[in-house]
Amino acid sequence: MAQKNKLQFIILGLLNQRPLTGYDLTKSFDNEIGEFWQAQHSQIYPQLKRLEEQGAITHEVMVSGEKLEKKLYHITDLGTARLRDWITVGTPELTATKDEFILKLYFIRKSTDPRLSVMLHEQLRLHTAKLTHLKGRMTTVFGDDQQIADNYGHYLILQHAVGRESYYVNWLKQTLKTVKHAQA
Amino acid sequence: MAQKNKLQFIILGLLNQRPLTGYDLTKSFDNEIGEFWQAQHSQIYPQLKRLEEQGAITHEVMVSGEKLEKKLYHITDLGTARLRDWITVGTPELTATKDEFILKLYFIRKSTDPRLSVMLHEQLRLHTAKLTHLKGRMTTVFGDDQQIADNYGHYLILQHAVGRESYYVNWLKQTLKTVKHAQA
DNA sequence: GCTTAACATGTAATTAATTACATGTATATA
DNA sequence: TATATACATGTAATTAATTACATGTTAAGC
Repeated sequence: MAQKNKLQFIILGLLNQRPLTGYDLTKSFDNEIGEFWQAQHSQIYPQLKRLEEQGAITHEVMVSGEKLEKKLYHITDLGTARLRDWITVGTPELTATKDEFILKLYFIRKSTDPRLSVMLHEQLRLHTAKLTHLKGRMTTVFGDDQQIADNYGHYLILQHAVGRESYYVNWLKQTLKTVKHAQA
Repeated sequence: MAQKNKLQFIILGLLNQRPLTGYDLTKSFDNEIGEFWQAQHSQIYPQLKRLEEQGAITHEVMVSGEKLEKKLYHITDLGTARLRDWITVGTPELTATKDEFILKLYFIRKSTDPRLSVMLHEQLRLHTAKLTHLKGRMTTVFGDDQQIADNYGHYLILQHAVGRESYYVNWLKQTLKTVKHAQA
């Protein structure tokens, strides 16, 4: 998708919290931010180079052990300004959700199609697992109130994600009932 | 995004209902399927060429008026088989929703951040409008029961989309209340 | 008869993103 | 001390998708 390069803002946002290496940034997509966005290191390293060329970040070289060099990136004033602008400017385009299962459903014409029940069951399994995972994240990450106070946005979107998955699971259950009735 | 080329299946799915031109296919993204997926004609025409090379579709040339040639595409047996396989094979990867607003929220640290209320209000306006639009689609497209019976999958996903937006709107309202309380 | 909007089909340039290729270091553990 | 895993950083090839470029026809309204 040729979209508006949101990765740059994620990098700026993460570096705004503390200096990180490219490797650290890559790892952060396995955890927190990874629940909401994905990126690989092959995308991150070139982006870091571009951001540094533009003056939004700088780096200092650290040496671990004998000779392993790592680059610790810092955000600059230009970078913090760009991050602030991105958050402030408004988000008037609703990102269309591209859900492959939903797309497949579009081409199912009859409520008696035997594949329908199979597909719904699979999605129910997947979304139930996802919901369990998200609830687990909620309790581990936001177990105490100080965490919520210090990362309020993160708390909100995790809570939003839990609600969204709950809705999805309930919809699947409800639809399965209706479908089974139609097929009986 | 280098993903699994879902456009080919949308084209096959639409051609499975009736023969269409590239222009017709492009237009269909302004309506029905457009609620759930997007594609431009610059993506559609090359894809049609590839599908024909692969033997999944064929075309016949129609002439409108004096000399305007249009290509009416038909699905082949290979195409219907490919479509059937895609629907049948299972959808084990949950597509991660990339919502820019959600992403921005991640970088809001404090519940007292004055931008929070502004951002939530904007999203409430957008998602309320979206919800109204979807409900309108529901009544116009699925006004009578025969439409539901003949396009059950489409009915399901539209109903799912209405529910999803309802949840989003409610979540925004609820969060706004909480945030205003925190900022007071 | 003129003009505009819709019909109709393509290609080119650019950007975003994934997968694969490529290399080397440090640390923990068996 | 060997070995596996995690740390660390890049590039190349490919695919997907958007935006822009490019051209011509038909039908409706004035």
